[in-house]
Amino acid sequence: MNFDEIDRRLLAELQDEGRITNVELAQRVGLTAPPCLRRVRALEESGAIRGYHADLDAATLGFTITVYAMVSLKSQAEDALRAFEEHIATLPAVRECHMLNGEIDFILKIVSKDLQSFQEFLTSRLTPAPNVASVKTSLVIRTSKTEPGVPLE
Amino acid sequence: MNFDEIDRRLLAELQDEGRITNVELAQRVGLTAPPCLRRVRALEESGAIRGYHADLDAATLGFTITVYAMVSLKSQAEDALRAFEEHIATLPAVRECHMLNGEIDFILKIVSKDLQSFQEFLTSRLTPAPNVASVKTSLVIRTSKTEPGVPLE
DNA sequence: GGTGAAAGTTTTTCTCT
DNA sequence: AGAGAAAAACTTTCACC
Repeated sequence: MNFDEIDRRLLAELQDEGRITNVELAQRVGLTAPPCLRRVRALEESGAIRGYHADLDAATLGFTITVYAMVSLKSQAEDALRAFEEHIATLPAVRECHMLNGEIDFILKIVSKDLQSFQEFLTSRLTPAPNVASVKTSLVIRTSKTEPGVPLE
Repeated sequence: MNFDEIDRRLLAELQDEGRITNVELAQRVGLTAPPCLRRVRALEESGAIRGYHADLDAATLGFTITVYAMVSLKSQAEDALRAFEEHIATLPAVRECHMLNGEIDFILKIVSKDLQSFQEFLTSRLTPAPNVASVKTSLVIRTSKTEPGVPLE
């Protein structure tokens, strides 16, 4: 997998505007449609492009609560870490799960309709997860920046 | 803005597969193409759909480091908060900036090519940001879950 | 708000350089 | 690898229910 300058620009454009047409994309990078499409397909097959997603406005859809949860486990054995991740995988409210270095083992991004349903989720789904030692939650007051993925510009 | 069951399914499909064709989308929700397209346009205009983005694989593109930074400011006055956010807005390495309740004021998601460039970024761009009292960073070891946006399923 | 058909683009394939 | 032309598919509009 070897990316040249054109590939980088294709990725930057697609990250910014995922539904751009192939002809418009080709124009922007100075190609014609066919080679442009071939490059994009190659980027998809190589795994550089994992997929495309609509970016939805959570608040408009009634999801008013975003919370970051810092979770520490009782054991950091690989089995315990995996068991926790597998439990998390079953919870739609958890949108992201990252394992961290240091004292905190995981950071989770949780999206919920309201504070009440979040608190119910916290006590009935997250705190009882396998091996959990402690969960510290911080409510997102406002988000000033959310850029997709990778700083290509 | 009033969403019915079909709108919800359209949003779920587009969140999952942002480049699905309109005819395929229409089939999946049990519509024909024209009303399906009209609904999607309405969802876009209403702001429920903010945009579409390619989901890129950071590692494949050479961005091997993801870090969460917990930032506390010296002042929580609105002016100070804004000044910090405006500084952050100029930094491409910072992909997300969320204001939190509690002792930590902001959580940032930072993406970098390697540890060295991250550390340079930290000392030259983030620690000197306006009003910063403390920055605690945690390196992401691995990510087991990243679902886009909102738990619609 | 939904349908069916028609017009205009776009995607995709093919062939050539 | 990229370009031009042609075929297939999709998007978009229109008239109608």
